[in-house]
Amino acid sequence: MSSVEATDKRDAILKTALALFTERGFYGTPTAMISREAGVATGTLFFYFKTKEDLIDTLYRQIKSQAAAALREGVDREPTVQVKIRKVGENALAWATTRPDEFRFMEQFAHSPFVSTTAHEEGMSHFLFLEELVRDGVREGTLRECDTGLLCSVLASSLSGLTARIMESPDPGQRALLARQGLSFIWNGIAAHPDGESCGGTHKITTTKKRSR
Amino acid sequence: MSSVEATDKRDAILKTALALFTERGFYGTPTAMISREAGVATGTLFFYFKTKEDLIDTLYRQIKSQAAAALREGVDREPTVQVKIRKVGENALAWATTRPDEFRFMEQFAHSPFVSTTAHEEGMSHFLFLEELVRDGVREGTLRECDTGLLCSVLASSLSGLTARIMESPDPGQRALLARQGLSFIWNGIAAHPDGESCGGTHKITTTKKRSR
DNA sequence: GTATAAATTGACTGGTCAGTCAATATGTCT
DNA sequence: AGACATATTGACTGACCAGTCAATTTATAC
Repeated sequence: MSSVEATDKRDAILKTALALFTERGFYGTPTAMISREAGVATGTLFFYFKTKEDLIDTLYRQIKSQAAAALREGVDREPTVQVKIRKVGENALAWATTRPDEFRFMEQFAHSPFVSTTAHEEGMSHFLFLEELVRDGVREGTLRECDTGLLCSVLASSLSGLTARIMESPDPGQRALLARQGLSFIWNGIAAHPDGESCGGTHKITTTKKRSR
Repeated sequence: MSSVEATDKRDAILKTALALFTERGFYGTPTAMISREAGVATGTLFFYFKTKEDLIDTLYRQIKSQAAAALREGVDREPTVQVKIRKVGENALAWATTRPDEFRFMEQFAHSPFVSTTAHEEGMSHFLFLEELVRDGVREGTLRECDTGLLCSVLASSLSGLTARIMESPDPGQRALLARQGLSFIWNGIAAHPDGESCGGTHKITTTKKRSR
């Protein structure tokens, strides 16, 4: 009853499902195929997961929370916002390159209607620390004064684009170079610039601090 | 014989499929539902599209090419690389906010295994002009010296993240503000910076920014 | 008009697959 | 040992759905 980690069958199912889903999509992967490939009976899958959707949701939640933990790793120890953020970036890259299946899974299903809304929301909640970090940066003037949500969105999407690009190249040296360039892109984008300006001509930042919704 | 626009039934099917797919996913949308909703018989759908996958592919191709055309709109007329790129950004934002369904469709299925590889590749080909634009920018020194593919990837993903964030806010004023800030983020990321550095090399950001206050 | 092709219909089918269930196994406590 | 809970099995089923097809309508040609 102690329960922790129960059966490894459950884990086998999750692991197999992850591989098959990324490769063939939810639709293209019958539950029977998952159980067969995982070396268990059909019934076993439905013993651990009430429905197929339950399996998908569980997988999504698990990966999302693991990813968040990975991004956060060691960040608190860093001294400044700038270094913290760079650390997050490096963590993200490391996570994605180490666990390509998980990364592709997220990439594919981040906007999928297969995944329940609640799972999506819960997934987001793990990344709140990032939002806070950004808010700190803006407050202390390291980051450019602008909508926090915007910074986060763009930060996240740039990171994922960067990662995707990096994974195209097999050579580790090349990868390191791209990583450096990409992170520098991102930093230049979010960092406060002394001369103000930027691209948008006038650029009035009279931030109406309206928190919508 | 003039032919243009053949049947509007075909268009109705495509339009309905678009709406249903974005809302319920490929899996969750039976062909029967599409045809019913579009006001045609099941057979008609399969008259115009050999299979369901064919329908999906066609839709994907169509939207992707429309999007590319929209992004390109008026760019050639602009004088400098900087303005051209800003124009592309504005076009992208305008396209996405005008056609939310199409945007969400792309967002959802850009990495989907449902879409055939050839369709994915063909889709990419429409965006070659962007790559060229970036290459020009790098050559003439406006953009930072680094891997073109990287610049493109990150440019594209930032834009899509920015767009997603913008669409969350209903207020046009707020949207405009976010757009300005977001585009400025991107420009700062890709632009060459006078103080050299850019991205390669050592990259010590020893900006000991003592916060004065 | 008649002939021929293109478009449209919807009842039907064959296969697939999520999920069930009764049987069986494995463990655990007394 | 028996009693009880928890796992595990895989044959089975009922629903669903992509795709067919013979029949019918509409357009075009001669």
